[in-house]
Amino acid sequence: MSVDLRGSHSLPCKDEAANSGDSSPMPEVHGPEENGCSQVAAEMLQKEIASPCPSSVDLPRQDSPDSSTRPKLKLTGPESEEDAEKEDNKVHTKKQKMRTVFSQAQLCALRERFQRQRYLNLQQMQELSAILNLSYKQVKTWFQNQRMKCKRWQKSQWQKSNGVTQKGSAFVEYPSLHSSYPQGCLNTSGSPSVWDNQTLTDTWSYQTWTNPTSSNQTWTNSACSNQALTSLAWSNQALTDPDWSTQVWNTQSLYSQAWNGQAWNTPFHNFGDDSLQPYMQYQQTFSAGDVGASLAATGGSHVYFSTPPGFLGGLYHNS
DNA sequence: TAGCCCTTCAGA
DNA sequence: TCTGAAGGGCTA
Repeated sequence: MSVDLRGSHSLPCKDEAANSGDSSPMPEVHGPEENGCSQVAAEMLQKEIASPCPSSVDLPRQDSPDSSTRPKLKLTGPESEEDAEKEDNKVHTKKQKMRTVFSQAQLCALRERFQRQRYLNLQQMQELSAILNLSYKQVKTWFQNQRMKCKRWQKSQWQKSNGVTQKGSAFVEYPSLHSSYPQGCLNTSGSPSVWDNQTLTDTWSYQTWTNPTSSNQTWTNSACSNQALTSLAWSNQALTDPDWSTQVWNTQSLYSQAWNGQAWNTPFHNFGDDSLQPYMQYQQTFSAGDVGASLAATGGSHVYFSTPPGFLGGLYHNS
């Protein structure tokens, strides 16, 4: 069975930082093995530390305490002393913002963590920031922005559905992942109501889902994407179980079904109520070596794939 | 002090 | 033009 991995991008940057040894003391449950995203991200981070990515090296380091040393950042300020003088002359002008561009690996780790935990305590944020080579404030800001993003998305969803179908259900707890919110606005129920179509054919299957912006948009969130893998799970399930798409889903069945019978032999996390969200994605383009290395790095015994139905969609190949 | 919310604006 | 990191006011 081949997979159309159009959702996957090439590895964003092998050099880029990542997470997540996640030694969080929080109640959210971590399996002995982190999800693939984290594992790979962890490896990427290790690689980065060992040998920084050229693309990163070329970038100016950010002096701001808020900045990571890793995130790509363009300083908009003066690049030379002359420029500096010119800038001094404009001292009264508005202070320019420096906008950090987080690496894909950092984003991956952040998103993965966000999916499990929308709120981190101080220690967790510090740990995460240390792991990702970001500042505490950056991590905090990112989580806040992320929460707001999810909230806006939920709001838009409610409005679109006239506030009828979703408001009272767990479904809205986290909006489904979609193109604009690829980082953890999850649909915790996986309710089939979100599916527009589950047309499955012998060869190609196309999953669409209610997406506020583009229902057919292929999952594109690079580093973390495992849409194809997830799709395969759905595909197999849907093909063998005609009732699959109509049954009432709860979170447990969601995960079970999603991974039912897959060769990955993946245990399911017993997510706490606060983190019903599944672990996220896996980067398809990682090589076996990457995976193995990341497993070794994290002490994992097997790779974690877990993304629920209703969570991603995409084009995949069943043959 | 953290979170929410709105806003700004850099960068893609 | 759009996204999203970050600034800042407000509240608890």
